[in-house]
Parts: sequence; C-alpha cells; structure tokens
Amino acid sequence: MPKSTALFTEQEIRLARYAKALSHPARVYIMEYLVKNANRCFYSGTISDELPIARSTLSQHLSALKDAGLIKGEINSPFIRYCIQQDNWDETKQLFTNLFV
Amino acid sequence: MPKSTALFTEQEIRLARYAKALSHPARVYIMEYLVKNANRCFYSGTISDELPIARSTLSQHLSALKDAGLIKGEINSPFIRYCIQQDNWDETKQLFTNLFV
DNA sequence: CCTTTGTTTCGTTATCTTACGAAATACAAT
DNA sequence: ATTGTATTTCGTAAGATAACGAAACAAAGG
Repeated sequence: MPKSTALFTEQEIRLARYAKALSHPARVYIMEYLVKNANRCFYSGTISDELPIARSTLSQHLSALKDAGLIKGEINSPFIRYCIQQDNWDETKQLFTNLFV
Repeated sequence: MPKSTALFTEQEIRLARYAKALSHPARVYIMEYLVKNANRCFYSGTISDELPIARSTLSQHLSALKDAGLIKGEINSPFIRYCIQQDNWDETKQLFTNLFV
C-alpha cells in the first residue's frame, strides 16, 4: 500500500513556523507587548528589565522572532529598535483565523 | 540594577504551550483535518495514509497534541479514535484571539 | 490458540532549543 | 584616546524534538 509522498501545503508550513515562533512564553510576552503598545516598537533593554531571563537569552528569542519574520530590528546605536513586522503578523492572524474557522 | 524576578503569566505559558503543539506542519494538518470534519474525530490510520511520515512518527505527533490537551484518544480496539478536545481548543482560539487584538 | 490488524513503544541518531556568563562590537560622551 | 552603555555573538552544556525501523501489544477472527 503505497504511502502518499504529498508534502505539506505552504500554508501549513508557514503556520507551523509562526506557531513555533510563539512557542515560548518570553516570545509570547514580546509580541503581546508590541501589540499592546500603539507604536508597536521597543528597545531590547526596556523589555529585558521585565523578564526573568539573561540578556543574551532575550537576544536569542529576539533572533527567533526576527527569523520567523514577526519583528524587525532597526539599529539606532547603541540601541536597537524592534518593531512588529506588520505584513507577516497580519498573515499570522489570517492563518490562525482560518484554522480556527 | 535588580532584574525583575516576575515569571510569565499563566496565560502566556498556556498560549506558548498551545503554540508549541501547533509548531509542526503535521500537527497543523491534523488539527485542520479535525476542524474541517464535522464529527471532529478520526482514526490514526486514516490520516497516516495521507502524510509523508512513518506511522511511529505520526504516533509521536499525536502524543504531542494529546499532551498539550488539544486532542484525546478513545480506544476502540484495534482502532484508536482521536477527537478534538473542545474545551482546550476553544481556549486556544480565545488566547490567540486575545493576542491578535 | 494462533494469526492478523492497527497502533504504540523502544532504541537510536541527528539536530534544535534554551539557558548562562564571558567576550566582542559599536557608537557616544568625556 | 579612554570609558561607558546597549546589545549581540561566542562557547558550552543540558535537555527536547523529529525521524526511522523493529519489536511489542491488545483485541478480533479464524
């Protein structure tokens, strides 16, 4: 009985990628923070003071969100201003909304 | 400069857990399948034939969804009938909806 | 009781994740 | 030129994840 070689759809892959980006409380916290604040941007240090993790660990989580495309970082040395990546965030909402029917 | 020892909220932790459960295309596929089919139940073999992964790997993914509380399995030997766990699925929707504002 | 069937568990391997402190970077101000 | 500040990258370690095939299991049917 041959098993289907069909791969997953692009949408399933993208949804899984966004879900993975949100699969740690710190990253959920960050996206919450961005959504709640009208400007939808923040500096790493601002959030670091509120989280029970090392700064280097926070940096890793920021990279994960950036790699997934949910945020982008604009250098404004010595600060880095992180902002929501609205197009991908909108896509995330859309993909989840579709899943939820 | 003392760092806050505040932990994450229960909601952040729960949302992250549900997101993690959805962080693989196969698991997204399974939940899609459940949502699309009115009865919201299925047998492991049905879905196995459509996925490009080994049965044992599918079993692992089913365990992950079960551990996260998104599905439950009712033994109906030699079949196992997997069904959506509606209360937790509703909570998942609610938590994501809150995040999306 | 033996076999078949659908499914899980086991054993294994490779890779990814999370975490931390230390060191590096990059600019501003002294 | 040196110092200070904000942040990242590096190095490392522990643990989780995803994948497979082989073996185990549990009930039904012969």
